[in-house]
Amino acid sequence: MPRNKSYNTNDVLEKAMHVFWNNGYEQTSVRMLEKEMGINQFSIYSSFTSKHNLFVESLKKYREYVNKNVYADLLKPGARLKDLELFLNRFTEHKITGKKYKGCLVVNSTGEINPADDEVSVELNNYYMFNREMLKKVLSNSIEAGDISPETDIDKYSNFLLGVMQGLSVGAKVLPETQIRDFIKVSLSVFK
Amino acid sequence: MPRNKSYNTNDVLEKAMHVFWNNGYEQTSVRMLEKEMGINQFSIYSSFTSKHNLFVESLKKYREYVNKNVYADLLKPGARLKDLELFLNRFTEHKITGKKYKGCLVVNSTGEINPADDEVSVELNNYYMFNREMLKKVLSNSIEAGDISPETDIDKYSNFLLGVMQGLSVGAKVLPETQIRDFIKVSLSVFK
DNA sequence: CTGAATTCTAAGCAAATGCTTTGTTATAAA
DNA sequence: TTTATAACAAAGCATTTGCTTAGAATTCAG
Repeated sequence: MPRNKSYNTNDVLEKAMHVFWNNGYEQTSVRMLEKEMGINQFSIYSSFTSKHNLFVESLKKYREYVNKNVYADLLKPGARLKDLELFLNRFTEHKITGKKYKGCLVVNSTGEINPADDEVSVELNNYYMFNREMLKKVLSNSIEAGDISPETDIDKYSNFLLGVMQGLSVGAKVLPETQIRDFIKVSLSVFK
Repeated sequence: MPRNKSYNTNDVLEKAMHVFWNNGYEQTSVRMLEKEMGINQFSIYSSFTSKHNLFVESLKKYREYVNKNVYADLLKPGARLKDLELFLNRFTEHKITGKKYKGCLVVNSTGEINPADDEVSVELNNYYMFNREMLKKVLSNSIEAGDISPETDIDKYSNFLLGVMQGLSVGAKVLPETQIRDFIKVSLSVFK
């Protein structure tokens, strides 16, 4: 008998994610969310309980979003080192297009959020673990394809690459293109 | 004829810096600053104009602070690669002592602050530039000492190391010790 | 001691914050 | 058509925000 929702929960969640991505958690007010999600505060709270919970859900959504729109090539079944190189170099793309790189929502949040916030911390960790698994797959594919030595310690080097990606997420926001390119070049040279 | 200040501007600024470091910019309220700095809002505003300006001053103070308390060994005249290794491994210290690593104020702020905030952005850049110069010095010292090849491209490798430090500042907040150690090990292996 | 200068305390300001309540409107099973 | 149900819009809530003002307290040259 109830009235129907006039919005799709998944759609408005994705919109919320973008607001958090653009402004950070604290800088994002419920009024801003209201505006961008296109629904009013009552609906936000009845669907997502609290601003904090909406943020946690946004982090989950972010993982889904980047897997589809950013990591797609790297998640393809046979992705190898050359795909990783292409991917890393995309961290410099905005320098050419002139757009400002807003960084990775998860890395930004790692900087902003109180480490005692367990709900958020878990989600940040999930994201990094997922990235690490992706990198491990790329490395094992690269071994299989003969790109790198079969003796390569996949665990060790995936941890290295995860660190490189975290560094890039910070660096790409503030450093000039040449410095980022150097960072990528030297990082990948460990496989030669 | 005027009344004397009952506080030292430099002292209270350092206290403010720690509040920002512990809580981030947005999470820090003027009431918290009032409490920790030990002076009231009137004095804060008459000495530092605004919360935003106090933050910018805190970033400058932070550079001074870490040079003295964190980078000291790396800034010593003859600092070499082995000093850098010791320094990087300190990113894992808190994992042993059990304390939570609160990260680097500048890296945290790079994640939190709106990139359009020019005053802050300039200060973040100053910090990274200074770090880069420090790393260049370490590399040239290492060449001189015969630790690494005299053909080492100092610019290129200092950019790499800066990226590594940015990655560590993020990673050390959330990743387990082994992963951080792997990141450091592989990073330094580029010099072998 | 006097008095101009500058500090201090503490109260106060409008605006913004996260969240809730109220009353109306749409829905679809009975 | 009726009616229980849930979604809606909009106003309202207490609290907190960054910042200011008003008045008392302290200083030291004259």
